Parts: sequence; structure tokens; C-alpha cells
Amino acid sequence: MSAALPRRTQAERSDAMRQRLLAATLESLAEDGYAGSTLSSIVRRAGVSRGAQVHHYPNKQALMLDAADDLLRSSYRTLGAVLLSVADEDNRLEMLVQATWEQLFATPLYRAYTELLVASQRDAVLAEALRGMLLRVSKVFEPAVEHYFMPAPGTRENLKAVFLQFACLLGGLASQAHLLNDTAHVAAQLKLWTRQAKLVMHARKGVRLPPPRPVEWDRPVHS
Amino acid sequence: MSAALPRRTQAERSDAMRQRLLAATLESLAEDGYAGSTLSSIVRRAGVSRGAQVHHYPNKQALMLDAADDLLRSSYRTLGAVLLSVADEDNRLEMLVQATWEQLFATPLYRAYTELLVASQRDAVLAEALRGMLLRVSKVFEPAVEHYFMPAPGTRENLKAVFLQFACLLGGLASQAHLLNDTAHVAAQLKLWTRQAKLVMHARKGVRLPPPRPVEWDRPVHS
DNA sequence: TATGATACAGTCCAGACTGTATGTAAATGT
DNA sequence: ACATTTACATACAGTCTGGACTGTATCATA
Repeated sequence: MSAALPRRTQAERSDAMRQRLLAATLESLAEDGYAGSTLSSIVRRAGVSRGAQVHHYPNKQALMLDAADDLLRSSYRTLGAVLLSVADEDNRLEMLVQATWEQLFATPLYRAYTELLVASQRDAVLAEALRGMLLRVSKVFEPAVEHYFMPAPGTRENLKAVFLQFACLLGGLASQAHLLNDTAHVAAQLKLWTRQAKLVMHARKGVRLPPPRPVEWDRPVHS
Repeated sequence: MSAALPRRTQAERSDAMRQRLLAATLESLAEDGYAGSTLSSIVRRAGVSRGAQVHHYPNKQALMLDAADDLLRSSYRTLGAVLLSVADEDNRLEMLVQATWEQLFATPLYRAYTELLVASQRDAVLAEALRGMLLRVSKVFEPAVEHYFMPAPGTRENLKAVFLQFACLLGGLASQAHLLNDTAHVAAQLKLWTRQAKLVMHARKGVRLPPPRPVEWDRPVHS
């Protein structure tokens, strides 16, 4: 009769609980902001008790750090999927731009990232963590860029810099999107950057294989 | 013997007090963030009592709204000065880019703006206020752009969009500047955008006059 | 100069948040 | 089967915040 109680192992219970807490934390960051994400509201959102949180994360910073880690890990996976999805497209750049915006920057997850980013301006530990995670993400993106694109003949533009520009542009755009109540601006900006980028880079012809898959970052054991 | 008490008028006292409160608020926003800018800390920073604040601003939101107004007004003036300063330069675009970054985006004031911007994501009143103020600022910038620059012959690029791109780029750059601990990246990005912009616009030749000075926004009487 | 309005100072209070301490159930090891 | 560790729940302590409230000094005006 204990069909509803499948007797989970300790590790399973812990992982599930951590997952619920992290998901609730990221939701809360996106909706209520960093300061608004109080421990009480997070556990309420996760539907667990206060004790569960304090058991897995001794203090708020630890929870936030792990949430940041989870966020960047998730973005890493999304980015990987995006890069794969444009593999067999002819107009790779357009697809990449559109997909990056829609699936990465125009999402609640990016709003959560924004909150962590501004909080990191006053939290050196969080800043260091974000720095390291960004480095790891860029380590995936840059080889993929090399895999798919090459500098246009005649130009000697640094593709890394052009994509860093892209990231800053999308970041700034996302931060102000709720003020510009005209969504056409966003589309225009995406098109504008695409046009500019095409001047300095070409999609490599005949590349139908996905980019090299670097070090796995999917499930490192929790420290 | 009352040499130290020059008998100020009521309006003078009020203005001076409001100024101290607003300055302290913007400092606090830049240093301690939005949530960290508590009323107690602000009045402590301003060196005034709690009662002074509550007299001039009935609640925290009113203070923040006026601080945002002051911030945008100040940026408006700075931007005007920047535009004037590049009037008689030959390499106007480079100077404009550099000055905009140094005097507008790489300042504590922009950090304060960032705090207000993310806070406005959950404060509709603040968002509306920022929206209106940004509109007014752009109303200064756009005529100045027309005054100084023209689309390059052959291209039909929208200069407004290019400068909106510039703003988003600088915003994104400033938000992440504390993570990229390499200041060379910023300079490289500024150069990159300048190069791209030069492809679609030229400085008008022989323009030695400052841009048209639109509606004044220097000291509207306080409501 | 008398009277009211304005500017400012200091204090109090209800609520909220974080961290901690303690108690109970479930899982694990032997 | 039982002891021990792990996972989770509840209660509490201390701090802080924002708003309300009362009191005092300064200014405007008739």
C-alpha cells in the first residue's frame, strides 16, 4: 500500500531537495530580485520547510552561490543545444543570433543572472564565482565560433571581440527591454548586429558537423 | 555674532536639504545598491536626521523617484557638456565615444542608474518614471546626432538605431566591467564599435557650431 | 510682535529576516 | 535488531527597517 512512498535513498532525497531549492531560488531571483529573494520566500516557493534549506545550505550566500552555479550550468547546456541546432542551417548566423536571444537572454533565467550580476558588485565571493563560470562558458563558445565561422577575407577582425560585443549588446538590450515597450527595437538591433557581423565573418562552407564537445560539465559531484 | 548663520530663507533651506538627501541617495545607490540603501543609512550619509527625510519625502519610493529624476537630469547635463566638447574636434566620433564612456558610463552615477534600472523591473512607478526620463534624454541626443553626423553615402542605415546599439553596448559593458578584470577589453570594444559606426556615418564637414539646445530641463520648480 | 506654517530632530513600534538550537523521522551500517 | 548518521521540521533570539508619532526651532506674515 506504500505505492506513493517508493523508499528513496538518502542521496536521491538530497538531490531532489537541492533541485527544488535551486529552482525556487532562480525563480525567486527572476521575479522578486536579489534582495526580495528572502530565505523564507524561497522555501515557501519550494514548498519545503526552513529546516531543509538550512540543512543543505548553511547560509544565504551558500545557496546563492550554488544557484549561480546551477544557472551558469543550465546556460551552458542551453548554449550547447543552440550551437548544435544551427549546425545544419545555411543561414547559421541569423539562426544563432535569434536563438541566443530567445533561448538565453529573453528568459527569466537571464533576469536571475542580472540580479546576481548586480549583487556581485558588492559581493566579492559571488563576483569571483561568476567570473569563473563565465570563463568556462566562453571556453565552450569560442571553439564553436572557430568551428562555424571564419574571418571574412580581407578583414582581420577578432571574432572573439565581435561576439563579446554581441554578448554586451544582448545584455544591455535585455536590461532595458522592459522600458522600451516597443519589441520592434529588439528585432531591429538583432538585425543590425547581424549585418555588421557579416561584414567581418563568414560561415565556413560545408560544416555539417557539430562543434567539438569540450569537457563535460553536466553533473560534477557536489562538494 | 551670527556670522555662521546667514539667515537662509525657507526655500533655500529646503533646496539645500533635498540636495543633500539626493546626493546621499545616489552615492548610497552606487555603493550599497538599491536594497542596501536604507533610509537610515541614507540620512546617516547625508548627516541629517530621520525627521528631515520624512518631512521632504513621505516614503522611500518618493525619495527614490526624486533621486532618479536628479540622476537623469544630471546625466542630461553631462551629455550636453560632452556634446559641446566635441563640437570643434575633427575626430568627433572617437572623442564622443571616449567621453561618453568615461563621463557617463564608467561613473558611480551609472552604477546608481543600474540599481534603479533593475529595481524598476519590479516597480512599475519607477519604470514609468525612468521611461519618461530616458525619452527626454534621447530627445537631446538625437538632434545632436543629426547635427554632427550624416549617413555615409551609399548606406541607408538608421543612425538612431546605431546609437541605440551604442547605448546598449556601453550598458552591457559597464555591467560586466567588474568581472572582466582586463580593462583592455573595454578599450577594444569602444574601438570596435567606432570602426563599425564609421562605416555607416560620417561627421558633417565644417560643423563648428554646437548642436541646437532644446527645451531647458535645468531647474523645473519642484512640485 | 503675535500667530501660524514650515523645517527639522529624536524615538517608538510592529513586522520581517537571518542564523541557531532543538526535536523527530527516515535511512544506513553492522 | 539496534546504533548512528542523515534529512527534515519547528521554535526562538537578535537585528534591522520603514513608517508613525511627538517635540522643538526657524521662518513668513499680518
